[in-house]
Amino acid sequence: MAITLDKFIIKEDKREEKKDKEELKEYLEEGIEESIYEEEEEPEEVIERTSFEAETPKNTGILYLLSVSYSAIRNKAFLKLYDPEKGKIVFWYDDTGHKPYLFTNQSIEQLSSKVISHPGLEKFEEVEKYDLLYDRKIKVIKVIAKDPLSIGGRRDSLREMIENTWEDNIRYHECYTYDMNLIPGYTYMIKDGKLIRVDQQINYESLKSSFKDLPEERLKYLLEWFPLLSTPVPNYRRIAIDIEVISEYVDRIPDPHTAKNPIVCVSLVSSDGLNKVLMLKRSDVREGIRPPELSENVEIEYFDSEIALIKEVFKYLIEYPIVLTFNGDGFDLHYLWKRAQLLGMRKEDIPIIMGRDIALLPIGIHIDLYKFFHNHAIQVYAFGNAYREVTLDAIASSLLNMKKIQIERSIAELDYLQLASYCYRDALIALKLTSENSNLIMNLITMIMRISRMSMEDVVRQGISKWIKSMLYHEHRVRGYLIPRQSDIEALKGIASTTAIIKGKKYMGAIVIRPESDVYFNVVVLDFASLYPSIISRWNLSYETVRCIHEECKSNVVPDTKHWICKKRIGLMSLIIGMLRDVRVKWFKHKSKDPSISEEERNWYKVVQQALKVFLNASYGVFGSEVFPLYCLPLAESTTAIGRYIIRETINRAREMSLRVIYADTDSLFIYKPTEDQIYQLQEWAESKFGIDLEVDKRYTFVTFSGRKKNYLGVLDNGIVDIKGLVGKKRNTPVFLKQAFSDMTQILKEVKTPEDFKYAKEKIKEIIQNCYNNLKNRKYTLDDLAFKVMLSRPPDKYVKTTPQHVKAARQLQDKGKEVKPGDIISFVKVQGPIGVKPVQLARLDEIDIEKYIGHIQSTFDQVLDALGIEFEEIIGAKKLEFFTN
DNA sequence: GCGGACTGCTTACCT
DNA sequence: ACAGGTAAGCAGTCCGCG
Repeated sequence: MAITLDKFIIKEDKREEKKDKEELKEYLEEGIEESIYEEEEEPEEVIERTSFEAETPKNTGILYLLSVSYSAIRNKAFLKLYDPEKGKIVFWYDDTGHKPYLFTNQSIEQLSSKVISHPGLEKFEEVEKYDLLYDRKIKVIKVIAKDPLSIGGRRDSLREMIENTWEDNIRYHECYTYDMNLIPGYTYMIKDGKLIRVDQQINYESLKSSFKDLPEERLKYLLEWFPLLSTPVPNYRRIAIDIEVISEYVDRIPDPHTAKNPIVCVSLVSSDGLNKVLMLKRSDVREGIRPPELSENVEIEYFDSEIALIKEVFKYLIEYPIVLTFNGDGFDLHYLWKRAQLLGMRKEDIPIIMGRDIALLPIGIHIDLYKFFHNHAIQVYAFGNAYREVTLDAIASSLLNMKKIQIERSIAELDYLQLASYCYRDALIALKLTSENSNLIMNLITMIMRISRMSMEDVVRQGISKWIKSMLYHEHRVRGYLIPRQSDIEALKGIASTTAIIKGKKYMGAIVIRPESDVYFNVVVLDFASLYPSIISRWNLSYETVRCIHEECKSNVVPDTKHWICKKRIGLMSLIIGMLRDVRVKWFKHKSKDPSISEEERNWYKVVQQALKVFLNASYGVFGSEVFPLYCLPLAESTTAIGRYIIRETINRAREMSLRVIYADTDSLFIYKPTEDQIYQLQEWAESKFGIDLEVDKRYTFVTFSGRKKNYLGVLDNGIVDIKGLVGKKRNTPVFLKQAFSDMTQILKEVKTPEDFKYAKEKIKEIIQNCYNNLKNRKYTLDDLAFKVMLSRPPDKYVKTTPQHVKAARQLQDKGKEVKPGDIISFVKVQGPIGVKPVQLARLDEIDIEKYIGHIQSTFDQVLDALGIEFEEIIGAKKLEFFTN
């Protein structure tokens, strides 16, 4: 049945109707209340027990699925869907009687004797599953439970009592998502109380022509995914919240576990024009003068009591479908939750569901941007390392070019308008972070939800390995494949067959060719487009195809290893990763650069392209990580081994063509002065031999190598200075060095011919000499001289050695300042036995000048080496002079 | 008891 | 809590030295 509505096709979801419908359960057994946390390493399943509910309409327009949850009160799964017309959440409760379950290979007799009296047991069912590892159908028993905690999460859960279980550690709301083939972030409707998936009309003919080289099976799979990557994302109605609390200490965040001090200010900024600051009236505070940062449209509302203020905030938490905070899990919502209780509210009347480190909402979705920006994959692949420190200020300045408002005094000492302006800015930044670039972040989150099949609150809190896990689990479930246990894969596939170059690593990685120290004009960089995903796709790599069980495949060996690859089946990982790669490269990346479409449209393609890139970039790495449930060393190892083979063969081929390969790293080759024809020939050769595109990545006017790997500086044909790995560019290098280094790159930027170097060299010598003189004459400030190093753990957790930044951090602690992991410690090198001091405690006259001269040398040597200049030759004479002083 | 050679630890980077 | 490979600087240890 298909009804056409506008440009959408609507069709019935192909979910099977369950025969025996469970009656709605009003009450759960007692005693669960306190044991809602899983003991496992898995993030706890937060079980909702509040009485807040959204509407459950029988008929709706287009809705976007934001989240799949489990209601403990009704003991069933339910969906939170976003209605873009009303800007509200609606609920839809499961109508199939779906129940949590696990699989086991125990017989029903064995099971009966063990668990038949378990109060949470519903029934046993024999089902057929496909065992990918052994390439055969198997019969297993599905043990169905009455509620999620009876499967796992308690000491006496079924999974603790049954041996040989599978799929027993999937959280119930995820299990439900996969089984119902739900796509979070995607479009649905409710019709006569039924949930219906809504697909966008796709022009399949034009698509097929873009992918005409693809084998049938791969193309079919790609077309299934296409609508989900092409459907637009709504402009979500959302509100950002930030709270301020009185605090005794200037440098310490109030503790939400005790929530001793009052909440005095809350700002609310929404996508639909709300700009409000709620302020607690206090007798000793003056109104003050409205600062220019606090624009006239910001409404300030005063409250006589704190609880009245909090209750007003709660109205917005219920009202809005999406609530944004920066560290709301760890602070804002946690504090509100605790504080409301201290002021007499009952837990079940508070519209916040508090887990251990996570704050959820009963109706809407809470996005903690701190957690999202903390995600390494997002930091690196989506934002290209644009922000270094995960603080609101650092992120806002790099992504929005906007700063937090600086306050000199503690919260308690500010007047009303100063406080309002400070608090308002933080909420404004949070909202703007999600609206920038046509709602880039919200679009990205939604695309990641669709690809990973994860709910919004999970996507923003979990990392790339969880996203990929979820995507793959879904693919297993829809195909009827049993999800193997990590131990099943390891037992069958064994361990690695290569030795890593780095001590402590599990297998060998990529090749890096050491460059000769020199300056090279006219260099072209070729690189293999997404090499590892392409290898996984082209070589049919998957955990079941690497070292498969078929005797006849053993001849199909992976170069450099003892592994072989299946010739009989398409590998599941190969299929999925290959599809993501193809659709990204051949469609979205292409479209994001298409000048014939609008910028708005290009931006959309860019987002999809970025989301796919995040998955692809991590798709090989997860298989080499023990934390990944489908961990498979031979798979990761085969990927890098084939990568080494490809780059080695390509270098050899280039040399046969009399090309000079001056440097190579993993998937890239730097070629000296090739002709266009030579480039073309090499590309053709590589593409026909390996089936992987070899693209021109960059063209350098010149590039200087210091002789070190992963360490060079060049000027591109578009005039941009491209610096990799040099000390002068690292974030922990003192500002005075970075500045001098940057001055040097400005000189190099102007170099067009080898002759220009004469002049450039003289200028560079001058820069270095100036830098040296300024240092010697103590012209630099302490901030200029500071090294800024991130603390990765609490200072007392460094037991093997005490690095300098830890020494500095401990000095700060002694002075009563709080330091924690993630903080960046600024310190200078001083004379004396300890050798370092935090900038806050140091004096300019105790700086260890000799140490800093060493740093000038090592920073500039990385470039001087290539130019054939000796550092001593620049400052040699000066150095003597210095000593005689 | 002291200093250079060496290894290991830590951070930040590259692909 | 995606991988391995590399640079740099310092901390700590070992060993030889009549």
